[in-house]
Amino acid sequence: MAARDYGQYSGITRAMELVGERWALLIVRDLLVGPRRYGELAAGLHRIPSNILAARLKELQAAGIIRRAPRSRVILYELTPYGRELEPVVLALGAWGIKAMGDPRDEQVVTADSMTMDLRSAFRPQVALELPPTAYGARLAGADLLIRVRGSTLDVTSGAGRLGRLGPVDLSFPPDPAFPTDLAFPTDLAFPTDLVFSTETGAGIRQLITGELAPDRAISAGVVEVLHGRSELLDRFATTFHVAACPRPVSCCR
Amino acid sequence: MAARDYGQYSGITRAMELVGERWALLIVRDLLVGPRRYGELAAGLHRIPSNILAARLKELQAAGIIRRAPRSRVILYELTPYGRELEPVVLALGAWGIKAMGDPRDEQVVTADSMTMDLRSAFRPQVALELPPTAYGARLAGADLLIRVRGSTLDVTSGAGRLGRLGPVDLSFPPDPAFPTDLAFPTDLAFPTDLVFSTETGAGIRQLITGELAPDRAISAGVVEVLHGRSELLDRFATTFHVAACPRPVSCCR
DNA sequence: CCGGATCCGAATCGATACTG
DNA sequence: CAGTATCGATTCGGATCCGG
Repeated sequence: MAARDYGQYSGITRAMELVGERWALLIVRDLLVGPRRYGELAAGLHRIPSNILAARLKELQAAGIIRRAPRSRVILYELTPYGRELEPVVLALGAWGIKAMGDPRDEQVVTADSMTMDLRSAFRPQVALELPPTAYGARLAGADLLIRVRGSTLDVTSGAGRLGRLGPVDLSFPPDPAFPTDLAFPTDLAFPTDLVFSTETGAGIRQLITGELAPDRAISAGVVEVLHGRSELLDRFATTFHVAACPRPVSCCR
Repeated sequence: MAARDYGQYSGITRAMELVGERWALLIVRDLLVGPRRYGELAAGLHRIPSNILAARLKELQAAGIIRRAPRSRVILYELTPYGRELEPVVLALGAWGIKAMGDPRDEQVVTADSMTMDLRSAFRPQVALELPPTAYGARLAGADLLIRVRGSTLDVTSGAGRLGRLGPVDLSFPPDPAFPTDLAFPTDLAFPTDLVFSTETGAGIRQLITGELAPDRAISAGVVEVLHGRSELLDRFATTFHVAACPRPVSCCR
């Protein structure tokens, strides 16, 4: 009976024993975007101590949640099938937490992986199903994302800062169910995006998703800047990605 | 920047800051069953230190997740609307964790609240919708539950150990959407249950729910004992409450 | 450099005793 | 019954160090 067991025979208790420790679910979150190297995880979770990251990786491996990717030249960590089944947990946490994010503080950073999972949390497949396929480019507080919605499927890939030079609309998707995850952006190619927008602070994207700020007001207030494409498409974005705002803002917070 | 912040502006990160500390989500789990007193929470989470319970209750209040129930003679804690929105998180954790529960160890206890939430985690509304209304009485490792399924709705109430004397089938439900939660069992009344069964260790209910053990085999092996009603109804139970078994059992575990 | 391992002060947790 | 207070045991955070 290790001290960190809860002494209960219950599913939720067991889950907390396996992934309830500090940083564990954030590691899982980033690995839900794709396999990652030790250094990539450390960079994305920039405040994690190195020894804690090493310890968590070991524990998650022992629990059968992650593994070192086989036949890979470098050391890559990836989720096992059982680890991937944590996706509903992470998405539910994201959808709940978005409402309590408040405004970003100075020391808070935005990473491509965390923003990717936040978008997945807020994605509404049944709403997207009624809308035409759309590709967005988004520069969110420095993290560049290419967001493709078609039918009820969503694909988000990191733009790695190359979203500056963006070409015209040409909407040509790769063949159907095989959205390659995490594909590298072709550096010099024009991206077939319908809409490219940016938000300076990260608060803008939250306000869009929670409905705190209507798209047209966000644009006129300068919170969201449209770099390319018809700005009406921002309505479609806010409809596709949406969680109800927190009834009364969470008071907590230092 | 408190030490326990993660330094990221992200929904999942924010959720972990609010409910990621030890014991917090287990308190939320028990409060999802119904309002509870300090002592009831301490009893249900029997290994929680008293100072930690007090600290968590304060933090969860400050975060707007729980509150002291107003106009109640005794001190009751209950979830706020925002706290109740954690239900998908807790259910997803439960559905995932059930698969990794393994067999119970000696020091592990089963509580009515934890088992209630495990059953909610495994409940399949769309499956239940196709089945006739059914009331089960279950004695699971000492925790007695009255489980009522009608249409896509589930109601679980604690039997508080009084499930011993049980009457015949008479299936008369209270009027529709107002399943009173947590109602006291009438001590001397016969319960209108279609099936009453018991499992000695708690492993039995897990094996039923994950499909590790088919209902008829569970009965013939003595893992599940049918106390009342047609034993074929155990099939219906296992169909109504089901999570896929863990592909390969989690190796972890001391 | 990348992928960790080691060391140590600070914060948190666990067990128990105590109080209004 | 609903918490505080105290104190030793763990864990975490920050920094440095090491082997390939």
